[in-house]
Amino acid sequence: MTDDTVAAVVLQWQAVHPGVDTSPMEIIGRINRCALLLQQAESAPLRDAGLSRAEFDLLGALRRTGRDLTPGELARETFVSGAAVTKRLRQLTERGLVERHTDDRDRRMAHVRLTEAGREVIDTVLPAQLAFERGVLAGLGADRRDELAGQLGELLIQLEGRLGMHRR
Amino acid sequence: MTDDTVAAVVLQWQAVHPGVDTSPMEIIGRINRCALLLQQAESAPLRDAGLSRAEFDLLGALRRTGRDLTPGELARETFVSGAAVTKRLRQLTERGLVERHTDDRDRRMAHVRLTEAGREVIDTVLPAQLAFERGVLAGLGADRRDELAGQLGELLIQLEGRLGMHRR
DNA sequence: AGCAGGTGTTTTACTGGTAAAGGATATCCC
DNA sequence: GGGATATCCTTTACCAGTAAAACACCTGCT
Repeated sequence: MTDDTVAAVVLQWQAVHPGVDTSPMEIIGRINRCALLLQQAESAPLRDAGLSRAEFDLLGALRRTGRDLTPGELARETFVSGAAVTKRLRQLTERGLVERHTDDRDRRMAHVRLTEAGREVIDTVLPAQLAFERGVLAGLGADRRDELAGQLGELLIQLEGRLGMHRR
Repeated sequence: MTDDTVAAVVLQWQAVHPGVDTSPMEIIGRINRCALLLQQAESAPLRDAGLSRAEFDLLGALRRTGRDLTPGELARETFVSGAAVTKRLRQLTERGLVERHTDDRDRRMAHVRLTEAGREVIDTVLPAQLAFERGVLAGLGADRRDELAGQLGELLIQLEGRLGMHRR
């Protein structure tokens, strides 16, 4: 039974501050560490498509909602600031993966739409990305994965209720 | 039983690409989302101390190992690039929380040490941060938390074995 | 000794995010 | 109608990270 890095860190803290309740680290520390590792690794099939994770998320949001989205909606959908969406859109429009149309009822708004090329890209990359992720998770048994997914769902409901409100 | 945002995204994908195995998202998507929410929220007790999460991690690494560390060791310990450590150290030394001594055997190396003030800061902030995190996790029962911690540990062992190697 | 090559740290150039200010347009209400 | 106000998006200024080059120093070989 090898230990993960977070367990080692917890042991160090216990040696320095015996009796302190370090249990939150065992969840939050591990989540942060997992996210970091995944973020660094996850790029494999995306790199082939020349997409950053951020661009992938944006294209994915357009594809899965199945309709045009405004920059503001994209920001909310991908949990990022509007300014970041503006930057991403510039690159993606330059590459011809999305196009913008200004609303003629309300000319402040833009509608962002996948081009044919953009739709092809996301429809190719998504399955490849999922296959890659399946490989990363293959070390866990199927039942383990289901349990973990369920518990992360519960945690996420808590966090979104508790911390997500002021994100409008 | 309300749904978390990742469940909603999965449903959207199922509507667009029925039959695609989206199960990796239910783990990886949730981990990324949790990490993002925590990262945005976690700052509460740190902000009071005027510390960023990154600075907190660095001070924590020094405190929990109980000895001086070189910049390179700090980089490995906190999982960031050496360049990032250099920047963080500049700020922390300016604020008098750490001090540097060059090794007199090998004058390339520096040894970074917590000052008295630095040790006080981390010893004050760590319990506050843990208390804050306990509050964030309070919505889950104690048994739920233990299960989740255990399963994240298993996942992390997988990921570190699978993705962590090329991190030396 | 002296040079080739390796290691530890910092610097440089760049990327991609944010917050806050700014510009354009719509809406409300007198 | 027309000014106050709100909304949507973009721009600006900045911050923190990275990769790769640069720098400084050590070590081993001849």
